Amino acid sequence: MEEHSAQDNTPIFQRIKDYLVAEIASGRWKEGDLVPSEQALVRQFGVSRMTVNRAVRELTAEQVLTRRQGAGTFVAPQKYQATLVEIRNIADEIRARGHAHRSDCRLLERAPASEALAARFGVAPGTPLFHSVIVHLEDEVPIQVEDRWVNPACAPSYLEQDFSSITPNEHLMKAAPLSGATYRIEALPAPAEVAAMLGIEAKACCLVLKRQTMSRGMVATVATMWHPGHLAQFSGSVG
Amino acid sequence: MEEHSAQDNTPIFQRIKDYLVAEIASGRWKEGDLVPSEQALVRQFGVSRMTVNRAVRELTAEQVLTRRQGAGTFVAPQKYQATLVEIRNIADEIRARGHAHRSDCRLLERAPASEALAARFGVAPGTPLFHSVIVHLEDEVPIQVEDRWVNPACAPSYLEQDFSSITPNEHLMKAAPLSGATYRIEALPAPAEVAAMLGIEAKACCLVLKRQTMSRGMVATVATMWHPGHLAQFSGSVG
DNA sequence: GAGTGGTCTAGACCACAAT
DNA sequence: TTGTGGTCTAGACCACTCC
Repeated sequence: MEEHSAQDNTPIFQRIKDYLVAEIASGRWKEGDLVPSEQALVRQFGVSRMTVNRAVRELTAEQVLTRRQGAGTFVAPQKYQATLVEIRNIADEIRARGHAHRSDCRLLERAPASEALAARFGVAPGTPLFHSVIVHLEDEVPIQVEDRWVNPACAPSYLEQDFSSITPNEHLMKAAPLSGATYRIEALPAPAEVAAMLGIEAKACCLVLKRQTMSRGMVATVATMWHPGHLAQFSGSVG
Repeated sequence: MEEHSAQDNTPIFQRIKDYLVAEIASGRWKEGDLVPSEQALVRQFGVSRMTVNRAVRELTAEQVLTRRQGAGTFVAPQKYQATLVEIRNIADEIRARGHAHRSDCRLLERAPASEALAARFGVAPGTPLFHSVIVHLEDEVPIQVEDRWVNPACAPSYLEQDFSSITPNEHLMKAAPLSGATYRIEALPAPAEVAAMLGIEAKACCLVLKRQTMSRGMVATVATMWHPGHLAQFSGSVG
């Protein structure tokens, strides 16, 4: 039986995590340093090993520490100087800003796969695909042109949707469980048709997001989203 | 004592995780469904509760399940349709592609903070800051112009570094423990000076990453990184 | 009150690394 | 051989939710 030093009800494992993180943040323990063993922490905190183990295991999952069986626990190498920028779906983002979102569906058709698209979908050229072009408006200002190709096998009723009341994203998430996606962000001059829909000059700078999603082992959709460079931005933070 | 069904040495908690994930992936358990309780899983697998608890707790941390004390465990709502794009530091990225990275330091100076910079750093206008402009080349092709302002309090020896052998990122990570960062990605036309350094036309589309990092409660650096739109891209994946 | 999750204990056996 | 981490047990007490 243990007297958990009462009055502070943060769990013990959390207090141990806090302690370890504080030692690292303060600079007392540096990258690569050996951290006290589980046994040592058991003695230091007067708790059972399972409790210490949970604290250390979670910090390992969080990449704060690394462990080598038989060797010990170490301060993890400097956090990979990589950062994650969050990309949300356009309707959510606009609503999160407290603005009105409206979709304007400019094209919704069945069309044969070009050579390039066929390769990306893994089908024969000429295979029918679904294709939509939708302009998203924020408070009636065009903010995104979404040019999307969809694999009919993944969303057979895609052409019957009313894309003024539901976004393709929302429909696809219901129709086809998403199993993965790849993204690419580029800066490109706007082609004439896109420029017209966005109400900007042709060749104006656009922030372009290209996304390919997978479902049940197939490529479900390939989408290109064009944003006016002076309006759009992707942002994020860490820490 | 327990007979762990021998010959398969994947840990029990992992097998339970696999089982739970499989039930969800197959569609048998849908979003919001109640998942068997820990007690039920204890009986089903014939293991101790701690083992089941670890499996379920980890899946909760991974946002596959959600738990409510007293109520039960549920299949988590559809993964937020937001995605994370990874941004790595330029030198790492170039080397990861197997190419040669070289830095060309065009400017390294002490300069007074403009009104706008002073506000971002939280200092008085005119306060001296460090300023560097570096061109990063991939196999001798300019691929990034890095325009960086640094808080002297965070990296007092910044001006003495040799930025042809170390990147500002690397120096700063050693000098000032990073406690957070904010990012913004934009598409902008290249100003004349940037265009000249990148070897592209003025006003050509650029992919721009603006980053502000924090250290010890202060703004450590404000950086703007310009990439030729036709060469650069940020990419990532999920799933 | 019965059932749920949240946490913790005091042992245990094992694989692995250092010596 | 000793110490490390990796896993597991069979209990326990608590706070909470639902009925």
